[in-house]
Amino acid sequence: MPEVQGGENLLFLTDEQLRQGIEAMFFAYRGFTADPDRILATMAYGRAHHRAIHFISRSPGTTVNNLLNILGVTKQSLNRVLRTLVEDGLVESRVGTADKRERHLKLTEEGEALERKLSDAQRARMRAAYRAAGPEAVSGFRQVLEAMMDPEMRRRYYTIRESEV
Amino acid sequence: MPEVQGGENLLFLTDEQLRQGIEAMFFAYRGFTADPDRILATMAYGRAHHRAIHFISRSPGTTVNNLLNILGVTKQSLNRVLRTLVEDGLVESRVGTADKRERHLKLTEEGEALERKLSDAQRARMRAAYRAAGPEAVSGFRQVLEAMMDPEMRRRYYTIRESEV
DNA sequence: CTTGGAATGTCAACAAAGCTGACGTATTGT
DNA sequence: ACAATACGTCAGCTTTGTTGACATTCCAAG
Repeated sequence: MPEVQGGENLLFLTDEQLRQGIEAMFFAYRGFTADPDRILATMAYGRAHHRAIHFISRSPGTTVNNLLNILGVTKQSLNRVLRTLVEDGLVESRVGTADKRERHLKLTEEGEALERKLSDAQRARMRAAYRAAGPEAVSGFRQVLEAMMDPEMRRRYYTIRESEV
Repeated sequence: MPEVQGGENLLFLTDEQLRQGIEAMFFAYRGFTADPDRILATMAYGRAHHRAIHFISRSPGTTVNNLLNILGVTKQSLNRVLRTLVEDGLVESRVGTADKRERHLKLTEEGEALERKLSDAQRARMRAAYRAAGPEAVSGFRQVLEAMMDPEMRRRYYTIRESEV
């Protein structure tokens, strides 16, 4: 664990340092979403569709409720997005077998194609940033991001990761 | 604590690693905005107001055009936000002396009070994350974020930083 | 077997915050 | 004199979020 005390640490957590971190998050998030946004703008979709597609791709067969918890929006808001995706044949909603109230969501071929297109763009930027910063920086990047999450979200984040092995 | 594999560059940039980075950004940004959002929800303001207040506080006397470039929105969108802030007495818009076409923006006492309230909350979270992750992680965090920005935004980011010394 | 609650979907209405396009007014610079 | 710049504003549209109300379907407990 990091030495919290030391001469350099007097400067370390100044408001100015924190403010720079805040602005870095703001500008970086803009870059982070810029490429998918450009692609989405050419069709009738937005960032909300991207998020839904991403997490369905990540956990095929996930339920609507699970998705709601991950995305943190209302079911009405998600439903509007999901409906268009289902109508457009990008997402398949299948009634659950064990619990028929649940709908299990997965991407169709077409949906996976779009997912690939979007995440290729986003991964390319992430890859470039990782390469430019180097492995150690990436480790730090991840540590700070994880520490910044709400506890519930951190739990979900780890849960998704574990289920992916 | 997740080992983000250090030496092995074969595993280092797998799509899975990148995907985890993408999701970390998503969840972390939610945490990043959560506290100010909660405060703003109690009044008639939103995230857009927060951003305007932040950057006006950061660069008192800045012009509308400058703010537009930083925020990356249309003047109509910014104007709507700015108008309410001026009407509510949080922001002062003063005609430029050198160039009378320009409006120079700064926070009033009341505006600064709100800015402090919002940024205190956001800084507290950032400080906690920084402390939990440690100085080296913070350095990496910043490096990756800077590498992720669009070049124009990176330039602005540095510009703001320099002007603040 | 009935009934309460959970999971899902849907309708309606609304708000925040972005966008385009068009237009007007000062002001500045050429 | 004239074009360009900075700003504001009106009007209308889109995306994505919100509440609230209500129906349906189904599981599970009494």
